[in-house]
Amino acid sequence: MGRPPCCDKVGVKKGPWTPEEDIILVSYIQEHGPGNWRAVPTNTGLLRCSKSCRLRWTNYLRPGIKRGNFTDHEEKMIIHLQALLGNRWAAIASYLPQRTDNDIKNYWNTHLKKKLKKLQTGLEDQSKQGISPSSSSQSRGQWERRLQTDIHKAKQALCDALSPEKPTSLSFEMKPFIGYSSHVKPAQSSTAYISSTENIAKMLKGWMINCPKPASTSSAATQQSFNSMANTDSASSEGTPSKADNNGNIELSETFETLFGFDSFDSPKSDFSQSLSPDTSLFQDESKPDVGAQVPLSLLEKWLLDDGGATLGKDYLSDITLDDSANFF
DNA sequence: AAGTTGCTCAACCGCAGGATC
DNA sequence: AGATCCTGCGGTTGAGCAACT
Repeated sequence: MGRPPCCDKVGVKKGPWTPEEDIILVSYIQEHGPGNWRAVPTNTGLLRCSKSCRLRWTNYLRPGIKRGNFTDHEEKMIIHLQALLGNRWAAIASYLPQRTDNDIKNYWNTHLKKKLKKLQTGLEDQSKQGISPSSSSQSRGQWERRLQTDIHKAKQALCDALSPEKPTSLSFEMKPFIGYSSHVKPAQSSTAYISSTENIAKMLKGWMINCPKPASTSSAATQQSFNSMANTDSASSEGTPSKADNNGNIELSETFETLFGFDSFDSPKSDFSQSLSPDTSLFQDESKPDVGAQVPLSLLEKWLLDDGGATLGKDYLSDITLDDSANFF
């Protein structure tokens, strides 16, 4: 007996979602919480398959999703993480909780791949012509020095993490950022990201008040999540993420700051901190894999600890050198 | 103004793997 | 233990739009 399709092909609507469908879906999730997608079409009367509902929710309706242009930091993170993890978009997305894997995948395929390709061919041309790209080599040198420093910092962070005084294991340390904050400000993204934002926000606000599923371990986060979505000016200090969570999972952002050489993740108001949205912690917790487990730790360790520079490090280096050498950003 | 080309991104498809019975 | 269910993931598609000719 073969596996039945996730939905009857007959009578299932495809294509873009209408605002009405969005509202139906959101109000259902408001009542029952995300999950049990199989039941969603039946219970809502939506002529959509469960997959489609889940996708619509996770990629579009889920609160806390940031839409619109990617920031430089996000671009850099994507490039770096892609170099490290390959096309594991879900894993990459777990480090950019405000972005969906679909978004990142699209962005990579449409923007970054082209950019990198362009730069690569540019460099090849230069080397073919025997031109010593002085400016490029200069910036490359600068960049490599910066990278050395960053790697050094990252190594220290890693050593700290591995040191016996700190109970936190590296595997935990290297987990994606599944923290949460309550100050995700939907209004900050000028992009209208749902077809009927206001209606849905109102409903979510209702859910926030009457959330029927407090049993979930992350229900508080859920509440906060929707709170922050519904209350655009709720950027209060309440729930401001601290650098250490209950598990002593500290300095993650610092580790990555040093690893990636980003300017500043340290402020809670930074792009990156803002990306630590509660809802994503909730929902991505369900859906996103533990990258710490996925990324072979030994590789990361090797790269960070091996002074000689592991192969991974070299590949990685050559990849990201592209970006800097041509003033990529 | 009309036609063509290129780009973007939401959505779909098929597969894999964990959960459940 | 094996069959089935359910969900998540990555690759791909195609509609809609903008830029160009």
